[in-house]
Amino acid sequence: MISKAPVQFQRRGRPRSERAQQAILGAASDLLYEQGLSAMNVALVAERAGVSKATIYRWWPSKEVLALDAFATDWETISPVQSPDTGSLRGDLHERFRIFWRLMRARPVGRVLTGLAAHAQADQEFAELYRERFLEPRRIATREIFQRALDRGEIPADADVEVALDLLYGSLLHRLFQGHAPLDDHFAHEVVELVVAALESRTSA
Amino acid sequence: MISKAPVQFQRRGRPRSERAQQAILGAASDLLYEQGLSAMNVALVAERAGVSKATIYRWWPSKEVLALDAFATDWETISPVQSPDTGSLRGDLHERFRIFWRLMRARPVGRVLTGLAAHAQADQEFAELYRERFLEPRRIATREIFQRALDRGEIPADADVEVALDLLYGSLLHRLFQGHAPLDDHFAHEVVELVVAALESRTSA
Amino acid sequence: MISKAPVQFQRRGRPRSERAQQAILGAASDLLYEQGLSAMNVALVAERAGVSKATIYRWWPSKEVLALDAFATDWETISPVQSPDTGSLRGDLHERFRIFWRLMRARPVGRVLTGLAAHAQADQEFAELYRERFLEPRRIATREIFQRALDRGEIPADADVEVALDLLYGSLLHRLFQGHAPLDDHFAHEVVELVVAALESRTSA
Amino acid sequence: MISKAPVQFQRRGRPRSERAQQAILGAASDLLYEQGLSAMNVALVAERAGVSKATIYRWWPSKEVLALDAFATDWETISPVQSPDTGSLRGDLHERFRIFWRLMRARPVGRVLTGLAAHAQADQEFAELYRERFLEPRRIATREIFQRALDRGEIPADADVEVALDLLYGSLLHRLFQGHAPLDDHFAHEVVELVVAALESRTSA
DNA sequence: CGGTAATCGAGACGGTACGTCATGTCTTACA
DNA sequence: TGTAAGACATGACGTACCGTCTCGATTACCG
Repeated sequence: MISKAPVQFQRRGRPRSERAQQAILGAASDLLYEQGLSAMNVALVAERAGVSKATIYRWWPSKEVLALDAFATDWETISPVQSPDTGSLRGDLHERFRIFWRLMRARPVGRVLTGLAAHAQADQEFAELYRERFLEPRRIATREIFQRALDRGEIPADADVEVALDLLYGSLLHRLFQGHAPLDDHFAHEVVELVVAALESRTSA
Repeated sequence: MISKAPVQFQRRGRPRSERAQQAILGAASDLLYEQGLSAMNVALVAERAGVSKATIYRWWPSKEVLALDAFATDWETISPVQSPDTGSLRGDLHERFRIFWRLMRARPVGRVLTGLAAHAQADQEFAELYRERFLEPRRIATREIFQRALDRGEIPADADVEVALDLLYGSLLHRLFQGHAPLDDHFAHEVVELVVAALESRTSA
Repeated sequence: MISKAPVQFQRRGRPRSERAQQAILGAASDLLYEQGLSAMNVALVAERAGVSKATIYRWWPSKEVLALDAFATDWETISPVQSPDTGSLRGDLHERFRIFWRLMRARPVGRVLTGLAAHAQADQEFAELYRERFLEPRRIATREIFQRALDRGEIPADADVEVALDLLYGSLLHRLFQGHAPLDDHFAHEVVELVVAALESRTSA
Repeated sequence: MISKAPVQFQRRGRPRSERAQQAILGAASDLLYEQGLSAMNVALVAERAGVSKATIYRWWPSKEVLALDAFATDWETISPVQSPDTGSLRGDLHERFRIFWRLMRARPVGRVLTGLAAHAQADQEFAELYRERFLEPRRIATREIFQRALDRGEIPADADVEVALDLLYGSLLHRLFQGHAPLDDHFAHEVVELVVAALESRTSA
């Protein structure tokens, strides 16, 4: 949950309904994938979850935060936490993005993500939350892969890992968001190959 | 203009008011940059342009299409049509993206672009228009740069130009959209360097 | 025509198109009977008449005046000018209202008339026109019938003919406007009988 | 109120704001009398009532139905429910129409009523509502007066009461709607006298 | 016979109201 | 105190019709 501090001892009054929270996130997630953020409206989430609108607004400050929570929660349940360690940068990246890619294609994630990104532009606080909840976890895991490559001396110590991350995620999300070209295995493979080639070539420089 | 075919001989009836169209696009563009797509509302555009809402809807089917038209028109007026030719792939790309970058920073373009991209996810027809009007023109110009490099033999004949384009535009737009790291000159420079290095290193492979 | 003074000698410039005027009145009349005043819109009249909106507004100051003109013109073509003279008040009235009644039922006149009456409440000038063009001609003709009855001594010299007219036309139009009861022959007959009975009974008073 | 069934036990959810409903009907009624139906617009009613447009549309399906409700409600509050019983048909009718007449003149009712009647011609469902809400209540009360006269034997058993009602209301509303002659006491008196005379004279027939 | 002028078709325009929809808040009764 | 039900304010949406306007094209007369 995003919204409230964890229960410490035992709060007074009727306890928060766990069932309701699950139902809300589930319904929100479903609607999000069906139509995207702009079509996920709170009244509909409430109806599908068998819950009142007030209950939703009690725990999430806006529909966008709810959407982010639903989306990230869903993503977390289907995505492995651990980065693979195959022994080489190339191998690790291929493995990691193979999985990432599969998840991306399993759900119409572009619709959701562009909506969240758009809202983040208009709301600083939400932007922070969005990066924390979706972007950074992915980057951290991938950063570890580069760290291992640095430790192994595969890439030069001054390699700009942050830029490499942007090349990887940026190009993938670009195709996802803009839809101008297919998101196939060949593309994912080629992106990784080119980024690795770039970093390695600069090693000798 | 998006909406009408060019004048052929002499159209019957009262001619479309050039002044009104300019004013509408101008007002829309202003509002777009001030607040972003979601805050640009048609009544306000009409008021600022000194025009009636009906006139807007006569020529643009929705506020999003108007926004796209205003944004692309604005972009076209400030953006050079020609790709530079410095004699080398590296030089051409640096030059091109230096300009692109400057334009990006001259206006709060992120808010607008994410808004348009988000809407494109919900509206197929609009997505087509969006790519045609914003995305493709940029890619075409950059593709020419790669073509010249291919002609000069700087990069291998089988180099995947489309992927290179996605690496370039994807990573730049990624930072613009997600806002997780600064959009500085160093970054723009590094992206181009890495992409060129990648393509060249694979030449020798 | 309502709108312009008659041509005196020969006006300069292109003469008014007789064909267009007929087509406009015809189209307006058709639409009026089909749907009533509120559904008769000027653009549609123009389209049906194969005429431009500007031409309509050149000759009629508003859609209501056009409607009144179309309605009254239509009514005049189907309605006999002369009042019958059967020799008795009762006979004359039955004859007159038999015809009036038949016309009323031949066309969905209620839809049109209520619209015009409603507009007359909001527009003094139009109200004047409306009475002049529709109401008074009918009353004048019926007044003649009463005058003959007075001349014959059928009804007392102090009989209030104006009230009698209101009883006759008022009750008929009431059913037409409100639609709470059928507009059958029995009703028309009974109305005339009661009014004649009332006037005659007061003779003896 | 038109819209909802009466409260049974205790309804769930936030109860309908009684204050808002009163304010809406009041504002609508005011505007109706000030300018007539066509000038009563929903946004203005909302503003005057200190209420949102959405609240109005929640309870009334169109501005016309709202207008009817406001008009009828207003009429009900100022109009006595009971028919007078003076012991004679003539007395009862004079008394009843004296009151009716006073109400009619107390407010610019013509504009409102013609507007409603005109709309009823274009909307079957509304027509039903209009008769139910405005027309029938008046006729029912007056029918009682005739019933008493029948019971007393003042008028023949086969007298057509419905036609008599149309003569009374029709002629009064005729002057109100068409405005061709004044709505004075003399007229109201004369109408009643003539109708009574007609019914009585046919008694002896 | 060419100029002048009113008229016409086409259709763009400003204005104004309509009715709909979604957000987020609030007010009840019940658990 | 939490929750379901649902009323409410706010504010934008896109549509429709009105009456005005601006063109070019047409059709008379008048000099």
